[in-house]
Amino acid sequence: MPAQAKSDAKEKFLQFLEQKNLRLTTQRQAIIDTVFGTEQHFTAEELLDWSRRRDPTVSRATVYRTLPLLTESGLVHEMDFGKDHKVYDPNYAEHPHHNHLICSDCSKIVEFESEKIEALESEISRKLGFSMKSQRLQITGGCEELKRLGACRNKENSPLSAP
Amino acid sequence: MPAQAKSDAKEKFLQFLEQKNLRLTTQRQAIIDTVFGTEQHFTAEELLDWSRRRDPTVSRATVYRTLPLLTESGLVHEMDFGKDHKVYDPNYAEHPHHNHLICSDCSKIVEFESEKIEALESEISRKLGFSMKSQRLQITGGCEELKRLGACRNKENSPLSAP
DNA sequence: GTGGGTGCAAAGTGTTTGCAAGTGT
DNA sequence: ACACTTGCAAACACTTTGCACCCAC
Repeated sequence: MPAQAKSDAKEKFLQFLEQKNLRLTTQRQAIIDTVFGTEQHFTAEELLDWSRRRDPTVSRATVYRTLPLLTESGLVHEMDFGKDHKVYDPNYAEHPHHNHLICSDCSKIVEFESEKIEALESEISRKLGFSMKSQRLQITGGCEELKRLGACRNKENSPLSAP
Repeated sequence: MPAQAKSDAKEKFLQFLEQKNLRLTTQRQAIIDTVFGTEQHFTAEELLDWSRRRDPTVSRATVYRTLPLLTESGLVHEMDFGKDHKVYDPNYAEHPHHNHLICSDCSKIVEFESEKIEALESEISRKLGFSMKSQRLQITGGCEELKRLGACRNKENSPLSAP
């Protein structure tokens, strides 16, 4: 749990804001502190909930207006698992090439990196005439708990443990 | 262009319908003929357009009600490229493990398969306690045309060439 | 002081669904 | 005939946006 890396990320985002002449409002403070204070993946709605605990005046609109800034800065990664909502990943700055394993039962997400896979991806891209810019790899499967118990406990995957 | 495989897929889908006691209406005919008559990826809206050329009575609701049947049958693959709409891939039956290369400029999609990558995916899943069920790999990059000309011609990627 | 920022609620967008009428088997 | 199907339009879920007021710099 590299707390240092997290505060670095926050620092970088503050610089990003400054460089774009954007202001650090109290609402953005709350949102930023929330984002860079967790390692969990989150949805827009969850970010709203959590941010409101720090500052109840944060509105849904502001969350939705801040999210693009976060992704644009390159510090947060937007993901789409085919569900109805997007999921955001605050660990992007530290591991910009990571992939995801998702449990088909409880939606648990595990991150991993693989240089071997990345090398193959790059090679294949080249062969097909593409210059690779980015990649997304998601593997769906049964997690260890599902195999062992036949079902996952926190099936409804509600990240109530707010940061 | 394995026309044989395509009509096989259509045949399989008809069996799928029968086995589930679902009827072959004229609207479904038009939709099915469209889906199994192209190798292009398509959106729900495009499928509606194309199907209506075969049978103008096809409604949006019917397309949206048929799409889940197609994916459930395993013959069509639903994909989510993070855009606002889902994309459907009718080549799934023939190449169930294929991945996608997408041009960041013109959205051109190229399919590819790699046993090596798949083996690595399976190995990593196992190491992390998962039993792999499925995977999605999307690589984004610049296509050959973009590199050569600096821009892609059919940038707006409108598949007007209806099947 | 002023230009960016905010909350609210209305508008958008892609997809789903209730209902009454229609149709394949 | 009887279920399954359909078209229509209203409903949905998530996200975006217009507007008038507000506040960080």
